[in-house]
Amino acid sequence: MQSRTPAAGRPGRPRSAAADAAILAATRAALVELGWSKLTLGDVATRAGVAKTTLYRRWSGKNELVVDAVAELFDELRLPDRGSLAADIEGVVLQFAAILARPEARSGLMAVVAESTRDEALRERIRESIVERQKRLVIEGRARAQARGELPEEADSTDAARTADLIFDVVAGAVVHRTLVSAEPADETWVRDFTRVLLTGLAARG
Amino acid sequence: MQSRTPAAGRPGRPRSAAADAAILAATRAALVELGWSKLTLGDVATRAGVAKTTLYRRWSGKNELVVDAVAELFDELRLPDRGSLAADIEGVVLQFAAILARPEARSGLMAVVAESTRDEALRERIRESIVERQKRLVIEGRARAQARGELPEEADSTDAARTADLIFDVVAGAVVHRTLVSAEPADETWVRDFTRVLLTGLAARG
Amino acid sequence: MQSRTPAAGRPGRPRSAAADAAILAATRAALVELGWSKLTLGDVATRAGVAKTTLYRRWSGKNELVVDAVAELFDELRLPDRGSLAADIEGVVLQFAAILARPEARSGLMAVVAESTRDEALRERIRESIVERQKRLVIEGRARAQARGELPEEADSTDAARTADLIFDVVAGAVVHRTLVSAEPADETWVRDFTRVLLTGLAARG
Amino acid sequence: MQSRTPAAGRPGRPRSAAADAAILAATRAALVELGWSKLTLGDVATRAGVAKTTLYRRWSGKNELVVDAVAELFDELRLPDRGSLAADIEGVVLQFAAILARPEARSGLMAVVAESTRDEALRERIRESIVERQKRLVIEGRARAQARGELPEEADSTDAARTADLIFDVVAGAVVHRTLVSAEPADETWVRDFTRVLLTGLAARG
DNA sequence: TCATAAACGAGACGGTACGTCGTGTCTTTAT
DNA sequence: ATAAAGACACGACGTACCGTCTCGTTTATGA
Repeated sequence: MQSRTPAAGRPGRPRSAAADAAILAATRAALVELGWSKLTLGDVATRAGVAKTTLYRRWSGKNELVVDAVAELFDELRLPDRGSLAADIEGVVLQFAAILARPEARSGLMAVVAESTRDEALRERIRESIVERQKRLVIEGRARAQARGELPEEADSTDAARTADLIFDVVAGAVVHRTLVSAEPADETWVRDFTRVLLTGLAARG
Repeated sequence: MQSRTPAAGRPGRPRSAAADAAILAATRAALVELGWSKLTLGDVATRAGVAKTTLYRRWSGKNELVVDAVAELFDELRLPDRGSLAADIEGVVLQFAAILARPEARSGLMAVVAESTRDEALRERIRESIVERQKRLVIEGRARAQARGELPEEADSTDAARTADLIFDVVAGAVVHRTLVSAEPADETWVRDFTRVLLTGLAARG
Repeated sequence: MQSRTPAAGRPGRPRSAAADAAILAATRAALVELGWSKLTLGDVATRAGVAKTTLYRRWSGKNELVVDAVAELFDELRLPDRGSLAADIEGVVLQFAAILARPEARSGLMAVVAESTRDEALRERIRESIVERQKRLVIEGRARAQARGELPEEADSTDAARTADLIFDVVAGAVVHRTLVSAEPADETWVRDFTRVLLTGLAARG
Repeated sequence: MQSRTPAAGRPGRPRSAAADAAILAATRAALVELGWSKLTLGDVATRAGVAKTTLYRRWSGKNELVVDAVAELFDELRLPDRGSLAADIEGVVLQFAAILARPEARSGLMAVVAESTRDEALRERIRESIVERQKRLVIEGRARAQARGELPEEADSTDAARTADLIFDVVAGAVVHRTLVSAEPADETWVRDFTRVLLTGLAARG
């Protein structure tokens, strides 16, 4: 996950592959128990059965570590095939809401976004590891809907990208705001409501 | 802004009113320069020309202080009268985006939201001081649109509230995600695009 | 013991006088148990029931702290009145040897002398706190011997000082070398032997 | 110098003989530049162009390494033949003072003596490598003086040994104290002064 | 006018975490 | 088997903030 290539035929003892996994798992466990602000790298290292230096050799700080630990959570997202575009979207949004309901995601995600407002490299890391990585769902969903004939083919690819970005901002933003700021559950009722507004609005746009 | 009533005819030296303003201003200045995570209360006190004890007598910690310092920023929001619902919304969204472009808001807002995921009292303070306080804009906007005949009167008030909440989550969420996560400007083009989708979707909903 | 004057009508909370004594006592206890090289300032602070910052506020590091802790040990030295110069000297040398037999002195003294070879300020601190402070014994002893008529009055004061320095280097050096390097006890037999050589040599010098 | 015998007809790659010398030289260089307390074994290994493991294979730690590095310095001492006992002693003492004026000796010697107060094996190593090894100078000096008729033959060999020890403690102790603690040069004037006192005292003793 | 009492500045205090460094061991590839 | 390289567990370093405390001082009220 971190940029460093894990060595080739280099001299010296190679980095432990197990340590990486243990550290990320320990980070998520600490997020659940303590939340972002009380999470300490010393504690994470202890939980992972690893020395602090080992942790610092791989990650430059708390923010980078948490981004990687949280990013893995979103890889669980799958685009379900529920037969219609609306149903597919609802399915993904519900999965997304379910992840945001987990404390390791709640605690960590907003914190690193907050930090990223003053750290360009961190913002880029978030974009790569989380945002762009999951934008695939929008792309896949549109392709499937076009195959079904629910959506027309895109004429202009620039325009298609702009629309994908808009959708992503609206969906991710609304769900995050609903669950973290308004602190209301993004349950089936709300998701159906939201999806209808979104799809109708988009349909008229084309 | 903080809960404690500042005394009435009590004996002893009264609390300095100037200190409050100085502290909040110093907090915003520190947010601009340092960001949330590097902001320290000792530094804020120094900037405000105040002892640390004075600060702690009024606020219980960093989070509460930052919520109050940031909340004041959003009180600048005004619902402009641009002649149509769409134009009014665009106006408010642009103002909102402008505030989110300011570093004292960017740094502070997401951080306290992140902290609030593990602190019920803090979440409530955010809701009161920021979210509910600005929801007035949605209410006013709808009332004005109904007066113009652009929207029908609401039959069910529960339903009206639910719609207001949905709108707020979508608008606030989308703008925040666009500016902070995607790190793209919420400029006039994007706002027009977004508003059209939102309004069309909502119209069909009624 | 440390240079800083303990405040005088200054603002702010005054430094705890008890902390100083507790820290020095804890330092000696740690020297006994652990020796100089395994002594850590964190451990000393814990033993003294004090925060590390409190310790660092008063002493700049391990060396300065140990000098002060050890210096107090030598203040116990008293010039006994045993009736003759030789007997007086034997008495002081035996006391000196007894102090050097205590582990808190053995561990600490040589270590700070070693460090002082690369730290001018530390060397000066040792001279002030230990060496010059105990040179009083030589001065007193000579005065008493002159009063008894055992030694003539000094004509040249520069010469007197040079002799005092020589005596001090020979006495302190020989006892230290005997106890720490040769690791043999400086017992009554050895002390009597040594004193006889020293006094005879000095007598012939006059 | 170190206890381990460097292999005979054993299988495998033989130990590099050059490495030993390089390590000891690097140790002395590091003592000059950094002093004992800032000297690190990693740095010594790097200076010697050797891996840390190679160093640890030969010495068990910093103290042992420094003892060996410093011990070599004292092997330069030679008993000069200046015609009289007093002149011979003065010559040796001046040489000894010259070695103690070199930073690699100053830094290292007292430090290992300090450490030896809590490490019996280290004390023994110092005695063997440095103290007993140089006591030859006292023995040789006495023999030469006896040959010249300046000193009588010793009747009791136990007594002779005791006297040699006393001389060694007084000489080594006084010079070390003069140069390291009093931080005054052991120059010709001082050495002549000191030697006269010592010899007169010893003469009367017989 | 003068005592009372709270707020104030200053800064020391006991803690906790930081990120770095040194130690001595271990694991790899190369000789 | 030894060598160079470097990762590893461990533990101390000295610093920075935290939130609390104890001072001397200031500024109001009400007796």
